[in-house]
Amino acid sequence: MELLLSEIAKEIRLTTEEEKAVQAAFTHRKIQKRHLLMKAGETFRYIAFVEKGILRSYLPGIKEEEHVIQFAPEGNWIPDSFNLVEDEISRYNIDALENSEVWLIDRESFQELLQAVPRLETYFRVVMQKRLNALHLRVINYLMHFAEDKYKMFVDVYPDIVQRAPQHMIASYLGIKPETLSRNRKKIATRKS
Amino acid sequence: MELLLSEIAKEIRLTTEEEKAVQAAFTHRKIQKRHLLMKAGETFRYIAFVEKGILRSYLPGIKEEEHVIQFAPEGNWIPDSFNLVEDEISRYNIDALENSEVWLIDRESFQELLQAVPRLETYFRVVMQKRLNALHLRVINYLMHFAEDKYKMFVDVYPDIVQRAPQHMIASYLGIKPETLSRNRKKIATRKS
DNA sequence: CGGTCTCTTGACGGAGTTCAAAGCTAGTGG
DNA sequence: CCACTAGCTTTGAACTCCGTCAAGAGACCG
Repeated sequence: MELLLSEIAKEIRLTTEEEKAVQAAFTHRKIQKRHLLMKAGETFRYIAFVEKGILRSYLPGIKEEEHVIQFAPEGNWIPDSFNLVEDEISRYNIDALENSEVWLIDRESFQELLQAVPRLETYFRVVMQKRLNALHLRVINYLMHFAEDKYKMFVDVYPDIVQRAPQHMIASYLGIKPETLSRNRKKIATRKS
Repeated sequence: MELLLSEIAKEIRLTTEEEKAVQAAFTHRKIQKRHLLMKAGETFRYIAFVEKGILRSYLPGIKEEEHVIQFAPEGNWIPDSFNLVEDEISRYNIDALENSEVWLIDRESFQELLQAVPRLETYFRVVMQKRLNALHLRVINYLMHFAEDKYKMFVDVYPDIVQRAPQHMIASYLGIKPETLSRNRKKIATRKS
């Protein structure tokens, strides 16, 4: 819980009472590497704060072609759409890339918590603002013409994820094929020496 | 102001007092077709609610290649990153595709308004949540392989914008060339008959 | 009716995809 | 502790859609 509370503390100051309310609203969960936290089509909907490890959301895709939507290392929320209202059912799968720990909250608890601690609205608004910026960055990334540039920008912005996620997932995230990414990485490497 | 207030009313109920505070925080502005509301590099930063018409934000781009980031018809906020905090200077240009009217608010007024009417946090959180969903949809669009599919998805989601924005801007938004869009539209049309 | 902006059409070249197979690497179980 | 397997990455060759360059046809506005 430490990480979540410290993240909140960056935006707003909570009383110990309020901190307790926050703690009570979430449930802890460990997820083993490669295991699912959430499955597309499920009706039970919640959002997760990643306390340890790294998760990822993706669209299952028809003919076995997954589309990676988000990587969420420690300190991030997933799914970052915070979509607890619009759809009853999840559109994404969410699984863990490493053994991870998360704090879960479902829709009802989320609404109740916001009622109990209204100043959390500010925290969530700021979090969403940051995510909107991150997504804008991603859109700009897609508007780049060459796959090589897309990858280089990704490395710049998320050097940590490059280390922790397999290449074919990064390729999927960037909208290119694993083979193409492999070839471009080679090009970049040979050019440097 | 009617549209803005009715949009807010969808999420939270304001007293007439509070409505007055909202009205006082915004300034009205008309923008002629093709005129700029905001210029990349400017230091004065605000967000706009589109009351009438349609605006668009875009990255000027080095060699005269604009990248369209957002279309904002009536009822929408622009820029949708709500980026009043992170950067002091704007990264985008914003102009009008039709003669339009907007409500402007700058950073200070925005913070003050949220202090004065804290329940607006809820409204903005919900608005951002919706934008996050919309951006996710856009990301999925980029992950599609064929330009034709990207365009078809765009038409499905934003049939109104297809009518109101010139084709080369839609092409830019989709990350494809105007020529390619033109050819694909032709393909789609001939296939239907 | 001229000028500018926008859309269309053609030909060529190239980056990325597809299909296929071989090399690696890490995790499992004997 | 090694052997084996499954998943991941690399490499090659053929193909294709998109981008580029260029020119012409519309459409809109003063």
